[in-house]
Amino acid sequence: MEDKKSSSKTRAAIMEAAGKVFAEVGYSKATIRDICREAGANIAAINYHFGDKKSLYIAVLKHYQEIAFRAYPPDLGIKETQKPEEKLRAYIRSFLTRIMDDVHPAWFGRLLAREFTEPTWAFDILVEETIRPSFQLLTEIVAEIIGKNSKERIVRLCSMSIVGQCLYFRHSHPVITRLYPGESFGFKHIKESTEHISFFFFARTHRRRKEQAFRGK
Amino acid sequence: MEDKKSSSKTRAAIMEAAGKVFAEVGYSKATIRDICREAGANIAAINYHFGDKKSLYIAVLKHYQEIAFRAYPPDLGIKETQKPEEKLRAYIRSFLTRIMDDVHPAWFGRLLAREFTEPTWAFDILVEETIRPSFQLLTEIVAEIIGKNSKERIVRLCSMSIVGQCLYFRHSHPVITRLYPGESFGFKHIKESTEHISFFFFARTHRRRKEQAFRGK
DNA sequence: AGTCGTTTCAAACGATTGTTTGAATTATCT
DNA sequence: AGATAATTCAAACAATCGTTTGAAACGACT
Repeated sequence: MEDKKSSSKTRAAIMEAAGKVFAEVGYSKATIRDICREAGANIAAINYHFGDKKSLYIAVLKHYQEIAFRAYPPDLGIKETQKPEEKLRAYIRSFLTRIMDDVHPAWFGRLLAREFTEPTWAFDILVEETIRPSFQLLTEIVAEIIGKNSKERIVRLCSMSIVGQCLYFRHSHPVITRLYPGESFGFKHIKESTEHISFFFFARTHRRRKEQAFRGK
Repeated sequence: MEDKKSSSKTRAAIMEAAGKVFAEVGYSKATIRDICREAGANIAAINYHFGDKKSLYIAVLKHYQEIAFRAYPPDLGIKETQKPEEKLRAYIRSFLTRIMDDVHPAWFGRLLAREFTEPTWAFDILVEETIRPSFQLLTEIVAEIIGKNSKERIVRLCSMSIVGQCLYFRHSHPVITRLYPGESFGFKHIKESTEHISFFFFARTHRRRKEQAFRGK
């Protein structure tokens, strides 16, 4: 009675407003009154169109999850014939873009980054439909680079290091702006961040050379 | 009338219970009723001893901040004469221990890690009294390693990479346990994590050799 | 126009939150 | 012991939360 498509105007408006508010303040601190005011809808509209707050959150999650991965697929620009190093670079760039983008498919990046460090009850959905395939691809690329017969645990450690760096480049804003006013590591610096994280992974010798080239640019 | 020492039994009990609850569920989701039940105190005791919930949170933050850094100082085991690589290793180990430890001075690590990725209004206190000096030390060590005349931005990128990895090794629990049931990267694996993050920073050549040694252990 | 199903709305509900109150209890000191 | 201050307690307060209600407004079709 509620969960059907019911492709009304307000339903779409609520989805958009909810995504924005959820991403801004998180699930528990987001109030349906805020969402409805943002959407220009009545408070009861959420119950009518989605059932309750939880179902709304799940609907938002699933919807933007699909959009975000259509816009920035994990294998963005990766050809099977490419060198593993290039694959990793593409993966990192795609991952960073997905979690940094605040406007395009909108806010899903912030939701994803938030669930990554502080999971809600809806985390299982994300794990199975988004995180697992994405992380699986990453471990395969990493294994290609450090050697196919490396211990699984080492592959996972390396993959976690990459994910950790990407996520922190998203979360570091509040820290960085306080520590170094004027500094910024955001959406505009994805290319720089991608190169940096790749350098970290490849080797110091590599890094030295390419960093020079990058600085000269 | 409230903020004084008033070193009563219940005040200490509330501090301990509050630290535990705040670390578990975060500031906003922590209720003073939970805290008081945990401490075996009356609900009004918080207002009496601390004023309000915010002041209690600040008191907890400042108190355990001091204890945690007394237990795990950022320059733990660092001698001025040591090689920069050893300094970095010691820094990482100290940082990881501080944010991983769940029992010793207790829960401050979780609070710190939580504020790092999702700051509250009390974040400024942590930045000035804890994060800034700690991050300053890290950038100095990094600068020593990659070259004193490196660009500041590159030094900061490298430092952020290290912090990001450390924090993610703390936050990854929910993801890892779902992706690979049975796997674990916790307090018991600080040595392994320290070595891993150091490897990431130093060089692949270095890493290859030492990882073999570590695996053989 | 008139009917039926869908959608919107103002209002209220019960639950939970942080905070306050004023009396009761305990501790401290002359 | 008695007076005074400090502390604890049960109870209630006002505000906010997610959710529900029942009637009003709307839209599509005969």
